[in-house]
Amino acid sequence: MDKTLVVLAGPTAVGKTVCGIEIASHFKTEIISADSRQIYRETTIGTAVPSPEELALVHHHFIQTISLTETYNASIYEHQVLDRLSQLFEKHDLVLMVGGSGLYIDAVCRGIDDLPSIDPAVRNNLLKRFEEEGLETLTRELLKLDPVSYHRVDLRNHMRVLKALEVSIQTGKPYSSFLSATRKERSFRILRVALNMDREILYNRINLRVDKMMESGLLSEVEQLQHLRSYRAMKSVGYRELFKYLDGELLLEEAVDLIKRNSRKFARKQLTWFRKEDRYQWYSPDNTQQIIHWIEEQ
RNA sequence: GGUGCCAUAGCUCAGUUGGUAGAGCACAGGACUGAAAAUCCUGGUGUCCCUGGUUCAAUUCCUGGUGGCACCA
Repeated sequence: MDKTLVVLAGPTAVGKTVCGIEIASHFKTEIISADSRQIYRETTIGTAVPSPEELALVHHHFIQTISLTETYNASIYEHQVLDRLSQLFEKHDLVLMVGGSGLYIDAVCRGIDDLPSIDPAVRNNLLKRFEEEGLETLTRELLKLDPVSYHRVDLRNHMRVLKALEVSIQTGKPYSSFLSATRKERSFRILRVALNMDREILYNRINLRVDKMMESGLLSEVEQLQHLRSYRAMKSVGYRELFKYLDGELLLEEAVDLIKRNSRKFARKQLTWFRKEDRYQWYSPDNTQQIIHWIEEQ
C-alpha cells in the first residue's frame, strides 16, 4: 500500500492544532509540525505551541526541538523531515503534517535545491555593503555575476538580491546555476488540506488569542528572552512588538494592538501562499469528520 | 447664553486661488528555493456634515442650521 503524507495547512489561529489532533487520533498516527517558530525551544506562549495535554494525545515531531541560537532553515527542515518520515512510514501508512509555514511545507512536498553553505564573512560583508552602499550597487553586481538571477529575482527585495549574491560570490558560480526547474520526486503520496473560515471570525480569534497570550505571561516570556533578541527568530510577531515596549518605544496597549494587527497580516499572507497552490482541498476547521472522510476516499 | 475654531476615506489628517479630492495607518490582493511569523510589490474603498444662495460650475465663497472643541459668561 502507498504511504501517504496528509498536509493540514491554514492561517494562524484557524484551529489547526485541535483539528490535526482529531485527524491524527482517528488514523492512529503521528504529527509532523510544519511551523517555523514552534520548532524553537525557548519560545512557547508567543508561538502558540500545543499545550502539554494536547501533545500527550498525539506524538508530535519538530516541536521545540532546536534552539534559537542554532541556524535553521527550510532546507535543513526538508532533510530532517524526510528522514523522520521514512522512520514513521515503517509504522504508519499515513502521517499528518500540520502547520502554517508555506515554505517549509513546500520544501517537504516538492523539495528545494541544495546550496553550498555560506561563509559568515561573505554574508556579513554583503550585509555591511547593503547598509553602507545601498541596494543598487548590489543589484549592479548581481547583473555582472549572475544575469539570469538579475532578471529573475525581485530586485527591490534586498533579501533575494543578497541570497543570490552570496551564493554567487562564495562559489564563483551563478546562484541560478544551482536552481533546478524540476521538483523532487517523493516516494510517498501527498494529500493537501487547508483550513479557512469567515475572515471576521478568524480576526476575532486572532485578537482573542493575543489577549490570552498576554494573560498567560507573554510579556515575561519576552523579558526573559531579551539576551537572545539579536537572533533572527526573535523577529517573530509577538516578540518584536513587546521588545519595542520594553525599549520604551510603544505603550503596552499599543504593542498589543500591533501584535494583533501583525498577526492578521500574517494570516492574510499565509492564505495567499496556500491559495496559489491549487491542489489544496479547503475545509472549515469544524468539519473534521468531512476531512477524515475525504482523506479515506482518496 | 456669547465669541472663536473645526466638520473631507474605517481612523488621523492634508488639499482644492471655485472645475466632484490624497497621504499615513487600517483593509484588500499578490510575489517569494536556506531569515519565510522574514522580506518585497500593487490597489483608494468618499453624499468632502445638512440646507439655501451666488455661479456655466460649490467639497471650496456667502446665509442659516446641526454636531464637536476652546475660551468668556
